[in-house]
Order: sequence, then structure tokens, then C-alpha cells
Amino acid sequence: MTRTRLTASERGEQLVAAAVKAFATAGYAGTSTDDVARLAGVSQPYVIRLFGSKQRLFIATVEHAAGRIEQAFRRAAERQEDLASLATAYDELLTEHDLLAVLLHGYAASSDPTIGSAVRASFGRIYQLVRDLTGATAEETREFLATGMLLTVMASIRVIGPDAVAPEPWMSEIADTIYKPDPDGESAPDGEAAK
Amino acid sequence: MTRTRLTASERGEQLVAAAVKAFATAGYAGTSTDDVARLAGVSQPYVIRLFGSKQRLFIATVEHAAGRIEQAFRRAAERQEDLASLATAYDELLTEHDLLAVLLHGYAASSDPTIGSAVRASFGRIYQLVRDLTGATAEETREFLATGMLLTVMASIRVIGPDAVAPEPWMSEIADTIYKPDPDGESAPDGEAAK
DNA sequence: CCTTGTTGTTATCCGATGATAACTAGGCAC
DNA sequence: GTGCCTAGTTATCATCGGATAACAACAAGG
Repeated sequence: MTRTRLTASERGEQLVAAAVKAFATAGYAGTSTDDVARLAGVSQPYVIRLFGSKQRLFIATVEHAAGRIEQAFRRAAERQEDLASLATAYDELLTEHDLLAVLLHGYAASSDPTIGSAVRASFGRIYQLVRDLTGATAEETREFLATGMLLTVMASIRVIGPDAVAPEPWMSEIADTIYKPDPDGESAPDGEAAK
Repeated sequence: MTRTRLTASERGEQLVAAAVKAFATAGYAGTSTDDVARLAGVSQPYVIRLFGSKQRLFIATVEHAAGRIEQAFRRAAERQEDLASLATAYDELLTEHDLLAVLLHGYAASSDPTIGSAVRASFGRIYQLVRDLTGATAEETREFLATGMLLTVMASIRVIGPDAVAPEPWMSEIADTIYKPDPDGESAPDGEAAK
């Protein structure tokens, strides 16, 4: 009763999907290839055979995650070509915790030269894409990315997002400022960004 | 010819200093207690005896790094109580790559509940400190932290900072916007932030 | 000098992990 | 049905890494 046979590329995609989950939790060094294999329902050596090494699997995973973010941005820009539209898209990505967490682990693993090189390339592509899609200035784009980084980190340490832990006062205080840069007479924002 | 004997707390501090270097490179899972031990010139089991476990050593290391950043902020505020002053202090911290890298690895390792809890506490303290020292609004503080996060990440992936790799066009483009939010007639900023 | 507390070491364990090699089996062509 | 290619497995390694335990050496007090 072997699992249904798939082509190598199909199995590869499936493995990358599993790898996103696995690496998102424990990072590059903290995740074993066996963790990924089990998540995908195949044997550990097969993972190595398909990707050559753990390092290559990780890079493929980071690039997949970056690609999905680019995709989300492109779609957002189709409806409206400005940063606000991309910001909304990013906000939705936040609910999909794993994608952003994988990117963060990519940044963290960048002291490995091969990984670092791939990560820089992905980062640069996203930066360029944001500029190209929205026509924003370098400074606006930097500010956009900075906010994205803060959100990514805050989601990773579980201060915001679906897996957030018992909220302390300062958490909602900071979360409520995001995407609410327009403090008119109202006093009590509804905390949508911290849901 | 044993090395000069130190008191446990002296050796502890020395170990934390070594741990900053070690963890900054490879993160929590990627660094062995033996790496730290060797950097400090002691045996691996002694590291465990002094700290109880690798996890506790890591938490002590992250808290030490956070503490040094708080210290830098406090000093900056002594001279001038505004965000610009803290920003300058942060810019100087960037040259000390390890400190910020350790924090990033702390964020990344936060899926471990014990580590996550400590990291959240450090993060919250820094947020509060920035607000208290400068009297900035929540939104201004968030923006300040967001920029800090982006800088931290960009330094970690070696896009800026002393260990930056062969610069590509987009890298200086984004780096030059930082701390230069005032685009008057001048066209060619000197790229100080990317030195 | 000898006892005692603290600093530090060496020896050792055991589980985990990435990778290799060799074998198995499903399905398509003819 | 008989090759044969490709998808997958089991078996096995060598190594590392965190932790424990038992021992050693230095220093100070009496």
C-alpha cells in the first residue's frame, strides 16, 4: 500500500509545502529533514534525493515563500496600484503565519553564504516589485517594508496574529497604530489589525 | 597551567559575551554549547553547569543584548530626549553586528514557549523605554521600531553594515533613504548609513 | 598541613540527524 | 508479458550535541 505515485516535480511541490510548515516553526538548523519527510508522508532519504541536500530544500522553501508574497502583491496591484492596496494584501498574508515566518528564518540563516545569497536576491526582488507595482518613491517603499518587517517579527514572537498569546497593554497599543495613521476625533480603534 | 580562576559570575559574564558572538552567527539551534565554550576557553560541560541548559544560556544572552540596547537608548536620551537621538544611537549599534543579530535570532527562536516569553518581555521593555524616554506617540514609536527592524534584518542579510556584500543598485537606493527623510534640492546623498 | 568550598575537567552516554547505498516496485512501451 | 525507467523504500553510517557524573585542582581558614 504505497502512497499514490507522483511525478518527481509534483512530490517536490508537496515537499516544499510541508517544508514551509516545518521550517516556519523551528528554522533552518532546528528542523530535521525527517520532520519535513514525515509531514509530507515520505521517507527522509527521499527528501534528500529530490533536493540534494537540506540546504537546497531550505532555499527552495524560502524562494517559494517569497514567490507567494510577490504573487499576492501582484494581485493586489491589479485592483489598485498603490501601497495601501499592497498593505492590505500583506495584512491578509499575516493570517498565513508560516509564509512570513519562513522568510524570517531565511533572514536569520543568512550567515550561511549560499542561503544568504538566495535571501538577498529574494529580498531585492520584492523591493523592486513593490516599487514597480506602485510607483512609490524609495523612501515610501522603505517605510512600507519596514512596517512589514515589524509585523513579521511581531507575528513571529506572537504579539499579534492568530497565535498571539495573552495580550498585554503595550501589545494592542502598538498594534492599533498600524494601518490607522489617521487619528481623527475618534478615541477607541477597534483593534482590527490585532485580531 | 589552568586558566586563571574566575568567580562563577565573572565566568558567567564572559560566557554570555562569547555566547553573543556564537549565537549571532548561527542562531539558537545552529550553535552548540561547545562553540560557546571554546570561544570562552572553557569546557563544554562547564557551560551547562553554570547555566543549567542551553536554553537558559540563550535566554540570558538575548536579555543581555536587549539590555545593552536599552542602555544605549538611555544614554542617548540623556543628551537629547527625542527619537532622532535614539536613532543615532541605533545607527551606532548597527556597527556592532552581533547584538542585533542575537535579537533577530531571539525572534526566530520564539516558537519555543520559554524563549518566546522572554523575547516578548524584552521587546515590550524596549518599546516602553522608547516611549518613556522620548515621549513619542504610539505611532511614532511604532515607526521607529519598524525602521529598526528593517535595519536589523538588512544588516543580518548583509545588505548594509560592515559585513555587507557586493552592493547592488537597489541596496544603496534603499539604504540612502534611512535617516534622510528630508529630500531638499540635493540629489546625491553620501550613503553614510550604508558605510 | 589539612579540611572545605568552589572552580573547573575528563569520561561517557544516548538520542538525533544528514547523507549514502542498495534494494523494491509501479507503470508505460512494444 | 517482458523490459526498463522512475518513484520510493529500508538499512546503515558516522558524527554531533546536550547533558550527567565523577573526579581534580586551586585557594583560604583554622
